[in-house]
Amino acid sequence: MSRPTIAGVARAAGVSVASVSRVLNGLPATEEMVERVQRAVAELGYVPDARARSLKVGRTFQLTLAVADVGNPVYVTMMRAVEEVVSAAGYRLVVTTTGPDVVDEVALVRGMARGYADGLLISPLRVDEDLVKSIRECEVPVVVAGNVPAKAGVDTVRANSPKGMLLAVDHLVARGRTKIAFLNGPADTVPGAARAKGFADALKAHDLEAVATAEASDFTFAAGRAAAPELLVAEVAVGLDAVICANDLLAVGVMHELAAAGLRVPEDVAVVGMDDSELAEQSFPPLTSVNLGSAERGRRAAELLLARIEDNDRTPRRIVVQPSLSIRKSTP
Amino acid sequence: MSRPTIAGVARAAGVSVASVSRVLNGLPATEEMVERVQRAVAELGYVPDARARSLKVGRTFQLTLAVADVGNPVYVTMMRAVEEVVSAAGYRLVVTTTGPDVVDEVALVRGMARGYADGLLISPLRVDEDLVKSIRECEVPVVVAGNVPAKAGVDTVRANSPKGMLLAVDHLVARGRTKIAFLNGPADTVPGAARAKGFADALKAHDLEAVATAEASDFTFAAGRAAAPELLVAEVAVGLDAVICANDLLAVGVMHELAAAGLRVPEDVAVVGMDDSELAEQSFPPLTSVNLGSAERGRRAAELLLARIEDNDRTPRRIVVQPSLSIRKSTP
DNA sequence: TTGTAAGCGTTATCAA
DNA sequence: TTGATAACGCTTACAA
Repeated sequence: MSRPTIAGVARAAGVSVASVSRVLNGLPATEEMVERVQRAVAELGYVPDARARSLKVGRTFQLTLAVADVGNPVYVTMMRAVEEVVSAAGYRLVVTTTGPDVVDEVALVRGMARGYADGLLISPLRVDEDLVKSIRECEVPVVVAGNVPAKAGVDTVRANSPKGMLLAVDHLVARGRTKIAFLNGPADTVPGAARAKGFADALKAHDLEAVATAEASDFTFAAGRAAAPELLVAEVAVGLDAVICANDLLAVGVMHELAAAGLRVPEDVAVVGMDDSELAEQSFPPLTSVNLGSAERGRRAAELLLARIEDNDRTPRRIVVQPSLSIRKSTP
Repeated sequence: MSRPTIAGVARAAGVSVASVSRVLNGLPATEEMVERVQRAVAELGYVPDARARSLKVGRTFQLTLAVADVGNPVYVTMMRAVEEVVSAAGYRLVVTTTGPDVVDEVALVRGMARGYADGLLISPLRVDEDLVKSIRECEVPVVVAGNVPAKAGVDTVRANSPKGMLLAVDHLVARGRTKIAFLNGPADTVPGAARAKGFADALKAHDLEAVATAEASDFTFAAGRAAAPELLVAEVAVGLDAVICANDLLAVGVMHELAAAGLRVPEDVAVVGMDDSELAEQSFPPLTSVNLGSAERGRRAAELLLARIEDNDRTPRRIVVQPSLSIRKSTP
């Protein structure tokens, strides 16, 4: 015996399929009709088919969140926030992972035209013409958590990393650290570019020069460790006393290398991360980290997506979330 | 202008919808037919609707992976392994999160009957009659990464935590640590119960008595920190010299509390975690951890799921993956 | 090789 | 209030 359909329920209840559908959707019906249908539904264990339903009504009540790397704790913060908003609105959230390449991101956006979900929330690491084009042409609403040109004509929620960088530098300087190095992720990524510029500006604001900068091949722990030695030469050369990292994973990687080199955090070298993810509290010493508002970005991005699903004609909004600094033990 | 359908393509190409479908699916057609259809497809930017297609063919080519907590790094290991296998087989993987409650897990399994995916991979924290029943009655193939009664009649891939516990205790004893405490997660969970028993048996095998045991309210970092003080009383009382934790997050939580109490890891107290997740390498000191084979479990579970989709009549397999120990710096 | 048409499981329109 | 029926966009017999 195969899965029961609405027709089977109708037959079992001795009513029409239309009536079954009505009862199921809470439309007016007599007491008795409701009763009969519900009994048949329960008896057969009928569950409506979401594909057929969505084919008809044009909605799936699913939303997709695409993240570049499930291993990056910043995404779990964001995911939790998004989940909360969308499930409260009666949508299922499905998460999918794209990897760091823009081509996969484009393929994902294009693929949304297949009707998998009613909306898409992406946070792309790299952005190119193709991606902008695919977003603009996408059949379903897209919201970008990150920075994408205004001509993409899409709602965005982004962080203010320059301001965040300034917070980090202010803090270090206030604690007497001025020989500051910077470990960035790939500079050809959107966050990488923003943070590089932010760092440069923040140092300039304090009339400081970078003691060293390095670029990790990825925003990962392993890449952070691999790139750290480049920074450490500055330690012997000029007495580096602080390093700011483009995210928490990189910062934790650096702290490991610092320890391996016999340097203490924060006594010898202070370390500041960015994202203020769960990892920042879990690391040892707990990591001072720039909170770029990932939870709030997730929440607001989700709200924008829901709003656009309701009304696709609203003019795109570009929200910027302000950063704050979570001071922990990795800085003096 | 709305989204183009196969009928639109057919009209534009001046052929029948059947021919368009055939060309799109690579079925035999003349050179010219292929040419005309492809031109029309490109011109209109046509993308086939996955819902309609799957309604017809009865397959979605999507697989669902449900995890209890996206913040638990053991799931990222598993997710990566699953993703690799299923995408190689031409399926999309979508991840969804259930939370720790069994009712949500049941709702998820029941909901699969709605046709969201061709198969489901779950790793439930808690298992009850309802869940077993829902799995048995599920319309789509289910594979469980974890332990579920054989009567569920489902493929399972589980870890051997007793053996893993023994590995941990063996290691500690070999390094001269015999005053061992245990921090478990909730004992009413499947992994919690297995690890409690494993720990007890492992100690017995060494003629040892537990110096202290505690139960965290969750398998999380915060719960680990909160529960740690219970263990620390044993330190002052009898000179605790090692603690085994039911997962890496708990272990990291304990290490923080140990540090707060002025105890050094591993000199004063050795710590061993379980799962050997990315967090184990990232933590400081790097955590000695029992590798319960999460990557292999993910891989094999995905393979079982694909196999069952091919042939739903095969008899359910119950695979056990053997553990190993990843020795790092948190043990002497 | 190509076209016609029936259906996949729903919902929505229209009469009754 | 209820029932018959036409879509939704696709695939696939079956005919031509």
